[in-house]
Amino acid sequence: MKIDPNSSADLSAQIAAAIRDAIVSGQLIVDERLPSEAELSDQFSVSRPTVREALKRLAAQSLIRTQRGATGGAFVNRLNYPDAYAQHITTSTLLLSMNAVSFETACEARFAMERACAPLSAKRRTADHLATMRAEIHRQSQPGLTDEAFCASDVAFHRALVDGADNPVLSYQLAGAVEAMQPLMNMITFTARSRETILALHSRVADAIETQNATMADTALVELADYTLTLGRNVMQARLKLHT
Amino acid sequence: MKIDPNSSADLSAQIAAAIRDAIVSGQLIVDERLPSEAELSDQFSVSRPTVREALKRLAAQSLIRTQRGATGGAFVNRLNYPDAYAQHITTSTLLLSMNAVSFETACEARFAMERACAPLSAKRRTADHLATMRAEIHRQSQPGLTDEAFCASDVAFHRALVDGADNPVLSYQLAGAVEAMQPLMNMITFTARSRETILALHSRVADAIETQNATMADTALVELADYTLTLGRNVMQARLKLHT
DNA sequence: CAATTTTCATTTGTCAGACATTTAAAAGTC
DNA sequence: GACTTTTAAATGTCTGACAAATGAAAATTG
Repeated sequence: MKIDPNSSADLSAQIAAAIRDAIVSGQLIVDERLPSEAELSDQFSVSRPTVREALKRLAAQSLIRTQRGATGGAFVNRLNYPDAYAQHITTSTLLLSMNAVSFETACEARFAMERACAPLSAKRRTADHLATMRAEIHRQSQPGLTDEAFCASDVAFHRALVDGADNPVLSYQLAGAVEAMQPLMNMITFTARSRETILALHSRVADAIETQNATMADTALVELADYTLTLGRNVMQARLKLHT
Repeated sequence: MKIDPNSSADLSAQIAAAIRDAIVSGQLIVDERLPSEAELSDQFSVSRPTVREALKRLAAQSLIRTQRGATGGAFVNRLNYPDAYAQHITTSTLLLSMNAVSFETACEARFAMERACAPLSAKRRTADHLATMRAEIHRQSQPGLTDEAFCASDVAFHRALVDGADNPVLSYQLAGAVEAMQPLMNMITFTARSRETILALHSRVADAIETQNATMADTALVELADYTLTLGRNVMQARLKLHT
């Protein structure tokens, strides 16, 4: 692991990159202890604060964890699903909010991915997943529910649908995408009228998953996608009129 | 933005979290300048190195960028697609390599997502995307191609397929998933015989996309998924035998 | 001898202060 | 007015130090 002191990049960034490469390439394996900060500063010929900045960069990506004490140090972290989720969601949320991604684009991406796992979910869903879906549908039917709570329940419903596919990789990818869209979805204030329609479509999806009817699930999802898109367009148009 | 000095967590982690929340919630907008490191250390009542560690954490997630000089400082970064990609790929790659994700699971997730965007790609693909797909197919037909180069070309082919859907959000999500699988795919050393089959399937996919035949594209992708899965299982079985 | 307590060395976390480097704006010069 | 020089502000880096945590070894005790 070498760095170039004459490079324009920060030393801490270079050191972080060198260690990151060592982890990704497998030179450093899970739970292996990195040299102490003092040893690293010797190896790279930099000061300890610089090494520490590099280590914090890696910690921010959940690549390492640190422990104090005699046998402490920095250890290569086993990246787990919850940590990976959290990062995926943060990144996706910011990507959407900072790049003027249209509601159409995000919506299309979301439902395309959801449709992709519906057939698997129909095949493998457990009683637990079904129960969660039904419970969320029931929650969504409560009249006093705030818009925020409705959206959160919507996310939970779709999360259960995705998890039903029993593929953690798919869940990881999709849950992030769905959750990242929540701020965009919150923009669409669901009136009592539109909630009714969405609720009916959710029920159809749940029915299809329960009876393991992949085609019916797909049809319901397509209708839900179309309806959500229409809703979004109407809201946008209404806002546009307000400003003219 | 407040922190708790009595918390067990690192001060730099708390400060990073506070600033991250301010960014995600929109209190700090894109390109806005954060207070200088000296001002931040005053505000949070910590030393400058601690503040710097917090800022490096945020920089590692591409949430801020720093600039030296008189008008320099830390600025809220507009997260762009390339940066988001890079992070997504790093995270996904490590998640797969560190969690004993089976080839089956990863493969299923990948092709499920790819099938999701094939219909969109069939509808919207441009001449550019088609040309890229054809070029990669041609490259894959070269006899002298190394396994690594073949896999890289495979990734490029599928990347073009995904990009054809003309949905940057979908591209961002899927390209990361496909690329993260490359190490797993590399494990399967493609013999000349299997390359031939894959090549034929790639051609069918390209033909389908060119003629905008979504059904045909889906069929070819399903066959490709099945074939890849079979290949993977055979390789695994062969390895198992070697160890008994 | 076994169990417990104490000591101690190691390592990360934090701080203070200093200097180097970069950068743009302000001041000076022709 | 255009160019050069100075200057101030900010990040990047270094040195040295102390605090706090922690496990292992040493000392103590029954």
